[in-house]
Amino acid sequence: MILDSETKATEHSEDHGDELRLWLRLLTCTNLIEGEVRRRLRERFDVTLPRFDLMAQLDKVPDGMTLSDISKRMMVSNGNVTGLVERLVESGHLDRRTSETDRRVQVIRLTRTGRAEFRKMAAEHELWIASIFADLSAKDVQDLMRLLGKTKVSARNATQRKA
Amino acid sequence: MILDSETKATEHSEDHGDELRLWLRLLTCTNLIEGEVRRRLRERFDVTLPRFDLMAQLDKVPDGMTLSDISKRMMVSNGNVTGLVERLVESGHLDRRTSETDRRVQVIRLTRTGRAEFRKMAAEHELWIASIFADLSAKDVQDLMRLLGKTKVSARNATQRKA
DNA sequence: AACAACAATTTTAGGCTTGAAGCATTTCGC
DNA sequence: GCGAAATGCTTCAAGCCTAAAATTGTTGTT
Repeated sequence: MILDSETKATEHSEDHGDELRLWLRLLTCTNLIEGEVRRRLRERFDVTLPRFDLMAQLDKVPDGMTLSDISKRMMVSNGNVTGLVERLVESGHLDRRTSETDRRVQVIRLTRTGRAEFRKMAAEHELWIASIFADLSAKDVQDLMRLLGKTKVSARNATQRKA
Repeated sequence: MILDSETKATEHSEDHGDELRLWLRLLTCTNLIEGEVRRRLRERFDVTLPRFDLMAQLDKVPDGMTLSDISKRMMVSNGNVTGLVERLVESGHLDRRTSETDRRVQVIRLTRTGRAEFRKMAAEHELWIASIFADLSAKDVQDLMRLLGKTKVSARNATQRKA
């Protein structure tokens, strides 16, 4: 049993240092990229990332979405979306109207100019992202995709069983 | 030249969809985990992630750090750290004193109880992270580590040459 | 119709974050 | 030593974000 101390879990205090380091690296990596994207959006288009993300959701559908839909898709709170939409209506990018069949719901759409502006931003944004991942091979990208997919599933499992 | 249209870059409008999807997945993954960690820190210890992170930095050194050191290590703005430290001094976790050799400098330390509380939180935190990555094999973890390392370098290159 | 349950949204209080402007102190160049 | 530049920190305005409470509207039951 020469491998015992390596392979067998000691009752308490296993070593989870690798997972911790992985999480820290994942966080650093994401923050690095996200910070850069925010900076460029602000410099080039004077827009924030949350606003860009919201417009991206709306650009995918022709007929608008409700606030709840948006908040689910963006995985943020309802109240958050209220404020975001408010500011984007104010700036003329979004159009908001009360549904005729249910007066509780608000239907949000991109305006014509909102959609046009978003498309311009999205095109550049895609190039930024490509340049950020430029040193990775196609295989690296696929591998990362797969491993992050696995991570997502694992995380969801963990959060649901509330271990 | 049968592979030409596949391998050769057309002058404009290459396809960067894979990179974009990778970035979205990276972001989703990180947000999922980060959200869960925030939730648990709040529920279990009534502490926020930024405060936890700040204490983590201070726990690594015996003799305290200056505000600038902290802000560099955490990669956040100076003004941000000012407020964070303020609240943690208020709650008794941190001790703050003006340096004797340079009266501009504030030296921040964990108090005895601050350090004790942090250690308790950190121990649980490590278990949460381990459980979140539980479905990944040791090799998966290593592969992710390596690929994220590569990504970090690539991103830094891209942000520095400001492509 | 009345009433309870539910659903969509807004409001509120508190905290995080940034970039820019401002203040105090130190250091550098002369 | 003196003024200018640099450094460390704080303040400020604006925006983002959340959870929880409040508001408004709909639906199902009796």
